[in-house]
Amino acid sequence: MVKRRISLKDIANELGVSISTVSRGLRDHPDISDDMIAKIKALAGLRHYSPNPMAMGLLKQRTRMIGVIVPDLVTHFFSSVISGIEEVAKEHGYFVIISSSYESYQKEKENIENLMKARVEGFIICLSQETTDYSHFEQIIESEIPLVFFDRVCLKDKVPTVTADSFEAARRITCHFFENNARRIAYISGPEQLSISDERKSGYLMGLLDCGLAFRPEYLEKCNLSTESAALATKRLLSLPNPPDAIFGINDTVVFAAMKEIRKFGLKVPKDILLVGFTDEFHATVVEPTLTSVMHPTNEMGRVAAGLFFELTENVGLLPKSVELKTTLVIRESSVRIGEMI
Amino acid sequence: MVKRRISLKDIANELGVSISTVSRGLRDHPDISDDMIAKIKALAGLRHYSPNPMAMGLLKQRTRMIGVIVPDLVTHFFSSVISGIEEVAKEHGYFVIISSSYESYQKEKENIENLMKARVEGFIICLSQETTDYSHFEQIIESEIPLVFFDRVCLKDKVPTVTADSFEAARRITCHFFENNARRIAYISGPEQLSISDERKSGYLMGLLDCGLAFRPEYLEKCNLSTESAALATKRLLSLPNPPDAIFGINDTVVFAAMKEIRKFGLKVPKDILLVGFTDEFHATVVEPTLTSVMHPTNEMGRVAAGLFFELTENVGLLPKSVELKTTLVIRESSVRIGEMI
DNA sequence: CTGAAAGCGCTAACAG
DNA sequence: CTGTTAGCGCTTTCAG
Repeated sequence: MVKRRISLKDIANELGVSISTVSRGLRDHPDISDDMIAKIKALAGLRHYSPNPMAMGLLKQRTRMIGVIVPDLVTHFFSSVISGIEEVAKEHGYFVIISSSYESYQKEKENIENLMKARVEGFIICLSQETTDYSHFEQIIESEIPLVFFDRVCLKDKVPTVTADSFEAARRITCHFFENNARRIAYISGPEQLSISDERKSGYLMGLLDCGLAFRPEYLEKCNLSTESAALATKRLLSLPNPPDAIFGINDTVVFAAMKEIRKFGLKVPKDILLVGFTDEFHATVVEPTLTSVMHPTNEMGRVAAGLFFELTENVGLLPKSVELKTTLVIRESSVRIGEMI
Repeated sequence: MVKRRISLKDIANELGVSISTVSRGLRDHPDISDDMIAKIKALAGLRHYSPNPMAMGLLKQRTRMIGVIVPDLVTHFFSSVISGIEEVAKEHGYFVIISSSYESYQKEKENIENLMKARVEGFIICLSQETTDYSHFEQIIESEIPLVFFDRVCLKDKVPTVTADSFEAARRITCHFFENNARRIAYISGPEQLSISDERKSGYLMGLLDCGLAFRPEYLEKCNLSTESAALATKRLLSLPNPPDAIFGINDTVVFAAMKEIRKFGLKVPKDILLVGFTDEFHATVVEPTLTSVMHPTNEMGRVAAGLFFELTENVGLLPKSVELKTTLVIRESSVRIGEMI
């Protein structure tokens, strides 16, 4: 068992003064004499006193804990956002409790309940791909508990959000394809309830428009973000009578899966098909050919989310603020056609 | 601000009974009459009562929190281990607080201090690559706070550990190379203070011995686990007068970096050089050629670590137990030489 | 069967 | 300048 840690009482007894004197002394209360303060601090240091956070929490009704819920932990994107959140949380003396929804609505709901029971002071959440019902979020809001969404968002009129400029990024990709002489541009999207799915689709459509290309519904594929489902989507695209000559996906994982599938079809990137990813994982530079991808400021996204969170805790009833972060299209081998053609 | 949650007192007042009656009723105390219990539970459910963990914590001196410290968050290996830890923790009604040491000894020490102040009930830790001084761990042990190490370990006589069978895996890789007609086998290791570095090196040496190959010091390279440092190590290997015809690295990240470097040298894997990774990330199947790698039971490693942790909390002063998990060599394209040669 | 009181560690009035 | 008291939410004797 854990040894009982040193308490104010221990110090007070040893010094022959009262608990409140020690409490005050430790916090430089003006009422306490300088040498008393010195004596108290010396002993506290010696005994490695540190205040019991549960006693403080009980008193102040604050846990200094933020609940973070992400669809999964093992994706670079999410771990990197979490790093950003933790950095800012630490600066504010907060701890972060991370839960994974495993892309499940049910788990997301359970996680929220558990974290509420643990009395986290608020939430930073990225929606699971299954989530279409928002009542569990409404409940957080009604309880007046701070809540911030990042990347995949909803209820934007009530909840501050941090997102990437998905629309613009998708538009840019589409145009980039066009400039590299692709004319049959396909997009593998995610579940339609996801905000990012939708925005990237709109950007794709806008890009087609900008380039004077017609939208062909058969080039708009969908998957559930799993490797298998992405592979199937790719297979459907490649099996079309007139298959695409350029594909981009809602994220890098999807595109890596597409890459494998393209290879299985005996096609070459970028010779036969151009390919662009989304979220720019480290591995984009490792695959052959290296993958053009939309670089997300992931750490920044976490930092901003945490920033919004603390704004919320400090200013009750603040109007929800939406921050959109700029992304960069990092052009590598997979999307550049050398020997031109039309 | 967060609304005050419902407390026992609220329920007691509303029911016109005392707090202790409610407390007992909620826990089916035999002294309380059945209809009182029913009434109490009904109201508690209606009001969404849940006990205040800080009050409980203060009373019982338990936080139900485990501090987990990993060298970084964004590596698939660590996120996956963490997932395993969280699963088991949740089963026991515990939360996990994750901190990253960013491979820094200083940060590791600070994290421990902060988590001790937060009164975590114990620690599950993977050492930073810088750590050579173990006094901060000794302090945990002296405070009689449960501690478990995983993957990179130390103080094995005092602390339970979970590791992979690094020695055997490295030996197997070396032999696998030999069977594929490699004779100049190189190993890119990590910092020597890391237990895994050392064990993999020993396995490598044993493998050479098994295959009747002489150890050549110039084929034993070292890096600090960063991409840059791994690239440099590879460059040194490839620049040798008699460069290796097979390389394996302490982890996949290192090997991915090596792969890029090999490509820069205009060499082909596996034609010119065989390559094998360690820890089998998802991306091993995405790179071209696909990467042979040692598959670690990462989730399992987390689960076992958490299991050991709870054994420790439940049995004071248990003898430290070491669990070694089996790995599997997953053979893919990067290590198989088709057209044989000698 | 139920209530009152003490105490976990701490702060903040309120008294001296 | 310092001590006493009450109370944060809960469990646990000890008394009825």
